[in-house]
Amino acid sequence: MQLEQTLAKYFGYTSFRPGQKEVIEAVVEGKDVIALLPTSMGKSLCYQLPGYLFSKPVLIVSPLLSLMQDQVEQLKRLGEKRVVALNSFLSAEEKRYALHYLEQYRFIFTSPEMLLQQQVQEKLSRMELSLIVVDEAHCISQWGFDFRPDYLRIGEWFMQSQRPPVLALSATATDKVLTDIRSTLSLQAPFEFIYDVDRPNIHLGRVLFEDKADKASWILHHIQKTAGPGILYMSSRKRAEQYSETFKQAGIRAAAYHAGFGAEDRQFIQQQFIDGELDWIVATNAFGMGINKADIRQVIHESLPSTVANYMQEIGRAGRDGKPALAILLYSDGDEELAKFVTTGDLPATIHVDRYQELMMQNVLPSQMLKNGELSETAFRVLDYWMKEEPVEQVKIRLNNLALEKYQSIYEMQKIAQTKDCMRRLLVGYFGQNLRENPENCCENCGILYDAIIKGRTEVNLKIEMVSWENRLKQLLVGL
DNA sequence: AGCAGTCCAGTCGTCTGGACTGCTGTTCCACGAA
Repeated sequence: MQLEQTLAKYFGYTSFRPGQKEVIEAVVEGKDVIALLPTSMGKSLCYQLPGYLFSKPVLIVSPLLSLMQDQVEQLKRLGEKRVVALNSFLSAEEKRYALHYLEQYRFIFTSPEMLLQQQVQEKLSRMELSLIVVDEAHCISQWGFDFRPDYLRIGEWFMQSQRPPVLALSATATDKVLTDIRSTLSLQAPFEFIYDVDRPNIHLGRVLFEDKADKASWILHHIQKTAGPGILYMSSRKRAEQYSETFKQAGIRAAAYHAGFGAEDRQFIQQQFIDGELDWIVATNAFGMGINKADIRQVIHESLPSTVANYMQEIGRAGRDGKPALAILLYSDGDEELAKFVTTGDLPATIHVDRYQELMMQNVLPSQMLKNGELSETAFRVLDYWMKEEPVEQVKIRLNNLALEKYQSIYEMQKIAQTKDCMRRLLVGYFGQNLRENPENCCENCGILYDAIIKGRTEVNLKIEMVSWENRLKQLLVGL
């Protein structure tokens, strides 16, 4: 009964959600664990509760600064003071202080990059941890190989013999992602809790187009006609802004979101969307991780996602309240070309490998390439990582294979877009699972009535305006 | 790869079409310039 008591004492709940107890028990027993739970299932409790049973700190590796801040604030609201986010938001002085007293915190959040810094490593090697958590662990696979190589290097650190148990958390993972997680983190016979990936309340629509212009007019018509809140995913920042502008002119409460905006703007837009002041976010794949909005009714993909895993993550943001939601994939022949360009365009090329080698021979720092603008910061970081890991010829093969894997992933996504069979069955199959039954309005090929799932725009908007007016009035009265 | 926008020649149309150009995602951290 100890777990239930701790749950009630620190979190105020009387019972666990599906999966939480099994995962927590395994963590408490000291096993390595992989837990795949849908976001609404309370993943963070899986390390927060054990944090109160252990006497030593829990270290959480998190992919985004905003995610760390959210978790820290959430814990502080629950009354926890011994929590810190060790990241670049800290001044030099604050960082020195946090490092000095690190063993006194109960929860330590950090990024892979910060984790690998020498001073952080030195401190951690001198202290004991009760648990290491890798939050959003699919990032290892999604980002480690060609974007944030430090995600692969956290594995080197995990190989030390005297390490505490590791808990890898994610919402979804394909077989490949699971394999990458196991091997990168050197997990020892992990206990794996894998929840059904299928989300029967998300109905899978798809519309095929002959022509790009048809697609654009379909989108505008659809968004004018149906109710949000919704996310429209695009694969270009510029086009996201153009669409958002068109929507606004048509009287739709929309905003664009991509990594080109500053952190403050992004935070503001995200908050407006969560508060119901915006109906549509027109975004690149920058939008999504850590968004806690339960009532998203639609997720539309204007362009082809680059992997099935990404598609699943993105549509999974809809309908977290369990009510019907619609995911619509828009596809026209040739959409895969843009996806190919976007995913492989920034990979270092063979000439960069040779150039790196040449500079090394001349005793010139390879970072000279970056200063000369010969390749992007991302491409250089990836090249630099692999050149230090493997012989030159191997790096060339590696980079070539990375591009081929990207093409393969896009092809798999394309198959979902083009299939004449059940989209859900195919989708769930990529995650190594079998679909038990097809829900009503399952997918485009099984038959789907859009009107039965989403409401028209006007009926919902009137209601939202009433509610937001009531809220404003309440705020005013409370303010007095 | 492929689309959208711009430029310019041809020839005298306020236009047409071909050539050309630019653009195409995701994060963290640190350092240096202003």
